[in-house]
Amino acid sequence: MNVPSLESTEMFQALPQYPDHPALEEEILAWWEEARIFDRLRERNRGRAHWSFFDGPKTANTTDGLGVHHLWGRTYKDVFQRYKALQGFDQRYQNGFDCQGLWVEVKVERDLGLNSKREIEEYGLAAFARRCRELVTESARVVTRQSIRLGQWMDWGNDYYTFSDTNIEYIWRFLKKLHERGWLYQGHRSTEWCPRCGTSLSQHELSQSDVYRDKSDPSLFVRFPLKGRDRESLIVWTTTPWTLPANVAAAVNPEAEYGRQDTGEWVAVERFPEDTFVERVRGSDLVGLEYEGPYDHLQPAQGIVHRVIPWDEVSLEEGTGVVHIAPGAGTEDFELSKVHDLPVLVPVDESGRFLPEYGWLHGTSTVEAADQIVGDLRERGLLEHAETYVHRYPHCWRCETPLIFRVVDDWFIAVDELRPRLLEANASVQWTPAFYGKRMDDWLRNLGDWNISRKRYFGLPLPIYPCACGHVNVIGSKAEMEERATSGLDQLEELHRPWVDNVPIRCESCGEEVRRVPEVGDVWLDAGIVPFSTLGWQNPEWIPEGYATGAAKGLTRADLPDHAYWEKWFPAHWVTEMREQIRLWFYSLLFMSVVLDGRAPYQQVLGHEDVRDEHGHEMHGSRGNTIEAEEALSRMGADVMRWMYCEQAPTQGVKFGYTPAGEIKRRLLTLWNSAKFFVDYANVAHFHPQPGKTETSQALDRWLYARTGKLVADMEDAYDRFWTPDVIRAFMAFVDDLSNWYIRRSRRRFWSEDAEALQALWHALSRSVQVIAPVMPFLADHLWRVLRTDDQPDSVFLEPWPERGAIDAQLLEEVAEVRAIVELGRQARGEAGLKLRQPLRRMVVQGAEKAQGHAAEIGEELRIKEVEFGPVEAAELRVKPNLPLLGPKLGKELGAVRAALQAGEFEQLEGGGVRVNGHEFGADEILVERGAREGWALAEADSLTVAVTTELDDELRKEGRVYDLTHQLNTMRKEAGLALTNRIRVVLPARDGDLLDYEDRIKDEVLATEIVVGQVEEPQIEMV
RNA sequence: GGGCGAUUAGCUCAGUUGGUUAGAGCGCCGCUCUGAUAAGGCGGAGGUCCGUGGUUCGAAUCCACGAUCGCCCA
Repeated sequence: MNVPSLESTEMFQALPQYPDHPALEEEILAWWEEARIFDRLRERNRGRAHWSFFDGPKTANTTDGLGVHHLWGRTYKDVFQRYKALQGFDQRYQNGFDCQGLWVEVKVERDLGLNSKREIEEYGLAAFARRCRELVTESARVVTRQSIRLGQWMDWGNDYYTFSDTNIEYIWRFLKKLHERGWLYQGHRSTEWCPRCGTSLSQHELSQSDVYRDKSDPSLFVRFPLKGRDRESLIVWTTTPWTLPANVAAAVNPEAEYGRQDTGEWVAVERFPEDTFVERVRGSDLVGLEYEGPYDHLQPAQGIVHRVIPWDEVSLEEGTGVVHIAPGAGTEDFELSKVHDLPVLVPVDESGRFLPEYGWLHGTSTVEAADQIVGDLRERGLLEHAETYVHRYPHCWRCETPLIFRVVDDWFIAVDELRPRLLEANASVQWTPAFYGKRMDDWLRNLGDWNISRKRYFGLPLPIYPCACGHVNVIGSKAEMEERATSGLDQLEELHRPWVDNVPIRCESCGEEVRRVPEVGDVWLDAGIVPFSTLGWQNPEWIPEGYATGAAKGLTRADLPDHAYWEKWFPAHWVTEMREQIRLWFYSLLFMSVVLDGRAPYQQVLGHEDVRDEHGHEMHGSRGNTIEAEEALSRMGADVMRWMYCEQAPTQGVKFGYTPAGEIKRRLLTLWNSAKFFVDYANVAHFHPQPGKTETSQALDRWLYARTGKLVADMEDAYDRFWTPDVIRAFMAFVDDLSNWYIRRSRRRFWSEDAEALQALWHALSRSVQVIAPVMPFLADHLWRVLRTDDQPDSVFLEPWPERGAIDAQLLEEVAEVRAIVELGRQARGEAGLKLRQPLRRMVVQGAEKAQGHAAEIGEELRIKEVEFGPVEAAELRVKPNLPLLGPKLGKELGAVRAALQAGEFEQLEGGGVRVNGHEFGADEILVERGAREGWALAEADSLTVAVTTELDDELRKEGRVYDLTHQLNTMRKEAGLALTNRIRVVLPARDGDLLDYEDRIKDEVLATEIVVGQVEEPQIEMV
């Protein structure tokens, strides 16, 4: 059909056949900006009941833009903020950027071509810090632009940047408080260490995905000759040759049996069941034996007595049952050194290269040393056997370098005393999905002390100043620093290295000058403090732009609010991030909040899995299946992407791609077509909607109003549970009802410009657009602008969330039953091979209790003249027990009754019941199925049975031909390209002359002015 | 090794407190309706609901054990 053009008298702007999502979205974006829609929404909600959401900071370390995996979370954030805004809640909308720490440093190092800490220091820490800030600035710009394109409404320009002096000061306060409680300490322990980054990694950095990867290492069986035992030796197994020079002991399982082979080699018997042994002893009998260390000739090992120690954990699953112990190069080894008072040799420096005292190994890396050590052992006859071994091994999450273990001094937060409080706080949180809450519990229960120090440059400077007198000074603010500084304040540009290092302070215990430790802090301190630093916790006075300090100055205009503000907005009602944040941001938030305030910082959490490609594979650059946000936004549009994210349950990865996007676009067409249908007919009818009007004389309209009310209720319910798959389901179910029931049933009313029908449809469409707006803000606002009246707000987001209204549940059930009957009617017709164009005489419906008032509707829908409700007469009866009733009643006897019923061994009673096996059952206790009699077709489902007559008489046949003819003529109209309003003249062949009995009806159906019989073989039409 | 999830149609997934014939979307085949629809409707093919055992009148659903996959921890 032709699209009516918008004339001056027409109310609604015509819609094209298909939406162009990306184009439409660009228009809406520009208009939102120009008409200040978001500002007006915030103004409207200001001062109303508030809803608090904290945004997890996006690391601002790349200028390549976002990937589609970032946009799932951003979509959730926007969907629920928009939903709450529609409901009138006042919100903050503060976006955040994570700006310092290894993520940023490593990217800058790469950009600058630096490859070690020495090169960074040569480059200069001040210049390096400036480059970090530049990267953050540019990265934030790109992220902001793309987020806006996604439709994310945030308070852009007032973002928080974690490298702000204010943020840093709040962490200082936190650390000072820990120190006062005695929970901050310096630990000397073995930790995972990245030799490239030159720093240790914390437990939660190791918990990131991609850390454990398959790695191929040498697998060595090395001979440790026993002292005082001629030609006897221990055989140890190791996959880290570089640790052998640090060997100080060998551990055996005291309970296991060890055997000496005729070669003099001692191993666990269980490991070598095929071998023969000349002597067998228990592991405990070996304990105390001394052996020659593999590198006793190097200086560090000289004078060390190597001996055999017992260790219950020695595995008999792999190796030889004798474990080489190097306390300076392994965590468990280090713990054993404390128990057995073993010396600790740390063989490599912070870049993983051997120290000078290791002679010929000096300067080689752990990797290079491996080959040399293998060769050396072989030469000296100490290598029993060598092969290659593939195992899971931790790698640095940023630079992918295999980690080593080093014993170093780091700063830790003791968690044992806090653990019960953390668990208690987590118990108050409502997690979606619920099992993520268990994950957090699990993490909290197994948590080791938090290593917060990093031996790096551009990060949170730890405010720790240990003094030679033994006192550890921890300062809690910049003011305190200024007060206690002995010099250097004039050069303090911001609270970062190098500037902050040049401000020594006076020791509060002895008065001597002390300097800051060189370490910076874990990035999760930066992110975890956000609910305190951005909300003005304990800040006496509101400071305009008070958050925009230090490195953040000029990047944001965020204020530092006062404590009353914090009281209002803390804790968050809701936060959402990806699953891995349980052990990262969700954890650091919880931790810092429990320390400072004793409460959980959030009440509800929504977590989600990761984004996959459309085949379910992880997106990887190397696989070539990644999709950049920019490309997806411009090719499929933001609404389609948002829909894709929302449709998927958060417990499973979203399968993202252009194939599912195409499917979504097609499904969205039903809504679009419904709106287009309305617009076309409303314009023809010069219809003017009346917002709020729901009175009507028609039952079908009343049904639509009720159905629309239920839509609002269903959507609210799903949004309130933060479960977007149900949002999508509820919406699609409604659109289906609207299009395939209401509009289809009402077509003739629209042709006749029925204002009640137009009003009902307008109401339903407006409501649909309102309730789906959080998910698809662009399409929703586009349609809203087409549908709205002049008295309504210009954006759907300025229209208050709709009331559900009174929902006529009974009517909804009635129509649901009508639709079930119609479906069965079609099925029965189909079985009898009677197409819908052929009218039928009679239909009987049994088992319908609610649909009885809708007989005419059913008849019309199925083109059946008489619709009766009552018992279906049947050729045969099949009776089944109604299980929910008879199951509990009969128990074990049910089987026998069921069998008897199936065999037909029953007697029918008055009122529809039966007698079987001596029991009498009422009509409600059994289910009856019927076989069709001659001349009837039958279909049934659940308790409904529908029977239609299959016999045709002349009148029915003739009517069938009228429908065929109408169909044929309309097809011809369509093929001739006639418009909706064109009138035609029809010439029929002589054989169809009898159909003129229905002349008026045909004229009406095909918009004919005249029908005549002429000398033609087939019907013909011409425009008049 | 421990914990948490998952396993249902060719694909992607639903499946309420245990109940009769396990569903939807997409894809495939046939039919059909249509003056919004590139759509819709009906029917069909396609399921050992991962397996085994148990509880129960009755299990995709509850329990136990096992398998496979994923995530986390060790």
